[in-house]
Amino acid sequence: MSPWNNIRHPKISTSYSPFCRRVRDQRVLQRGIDSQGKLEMMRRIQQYNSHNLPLKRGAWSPEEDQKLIAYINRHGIWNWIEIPKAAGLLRSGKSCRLRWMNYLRPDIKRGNFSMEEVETILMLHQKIGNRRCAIFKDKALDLKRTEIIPVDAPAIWSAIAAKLPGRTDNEIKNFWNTNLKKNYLKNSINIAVQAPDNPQETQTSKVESKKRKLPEIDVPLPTAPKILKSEESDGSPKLPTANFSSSFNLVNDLIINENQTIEDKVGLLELTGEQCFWCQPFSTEGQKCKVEDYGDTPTVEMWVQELLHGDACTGL
DNA sequence: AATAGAATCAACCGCCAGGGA
DNA sequence: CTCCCTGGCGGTTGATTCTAT
Repeated sequence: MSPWNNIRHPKISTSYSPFCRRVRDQRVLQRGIDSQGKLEMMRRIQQYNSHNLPLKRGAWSPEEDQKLIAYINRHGIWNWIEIPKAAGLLRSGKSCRLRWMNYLRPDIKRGNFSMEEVETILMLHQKIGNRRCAIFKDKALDLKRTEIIPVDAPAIWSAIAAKLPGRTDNEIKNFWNTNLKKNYLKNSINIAVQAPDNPQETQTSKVESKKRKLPEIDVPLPTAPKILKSEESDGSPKLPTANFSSSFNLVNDLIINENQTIEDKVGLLELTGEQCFWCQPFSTEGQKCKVEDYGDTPTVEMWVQELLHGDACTGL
């Protein structure tokens, strides 16, 4: 059975947060339907198209890709809900949009992340952080999100992707979650429990990395999608490049020493004459945000404080 | 060679903002 | 002003692939 025939059934989640439940219940009441009816409506929207035909889910086949590419090349993007119908695809508009934006777009760059890209991701993530998300995860909170989150709060991954032409937010997010985050958190923990300037720290981290199969040098890199591999690659296996190896060592270096900000670190790199993110127009005035300024999970107090009094670290 | 566990990443989910009716 | 629809976001899932034993 080919992977794209593996049609999964959508989950109908009933575990909403208090805020979500309020909103949902309010809307359900407004529309005069009971919650079961609402869930059934959602289910049908997810599973069926306007002709009541079941929507296909899971991995895209090459044929589907070709249909979507051909249609968009010919007619452009005008309405994601209508495009799958017009293109003869049994997919939701959302699914088509996701496939196009993250995968089929002609300007998408594939392959290894360069040193500059890793720097950018690290720096912007430190700047923007997971503040938008961290506050959601505070289970003790039962506040309306819109009361806390400012309208112009940056969208983390898309903001980073905007600085990395050809990279998608999804790709960056996956890269962060699979490669950078682990090292970031690991080293944050090391920082908390070990004395600074411990000469063995770096070595210990590296040993542990290998033990736990964390990427150290020959980190597995995002590769071309399975479906397109045969068409796009030259057939040669992709090995981690020396370029990226040095990038990843840089990542570790950037993270490990808690006594320096990332800006300071990258500033040192500039001395080596390498073109880096900091050469690009980007205001870093007064933005010396250390990890410890917020900690790994910024608190509500910090966030509110920032909103009330402004914070140099928000400038994007 | 077989197996288990870890890693990867495309695709999905739930939700929200904004614009138009 | 309200409602509805669409696009877009971040977090999560799970099938597949890789690696170690």
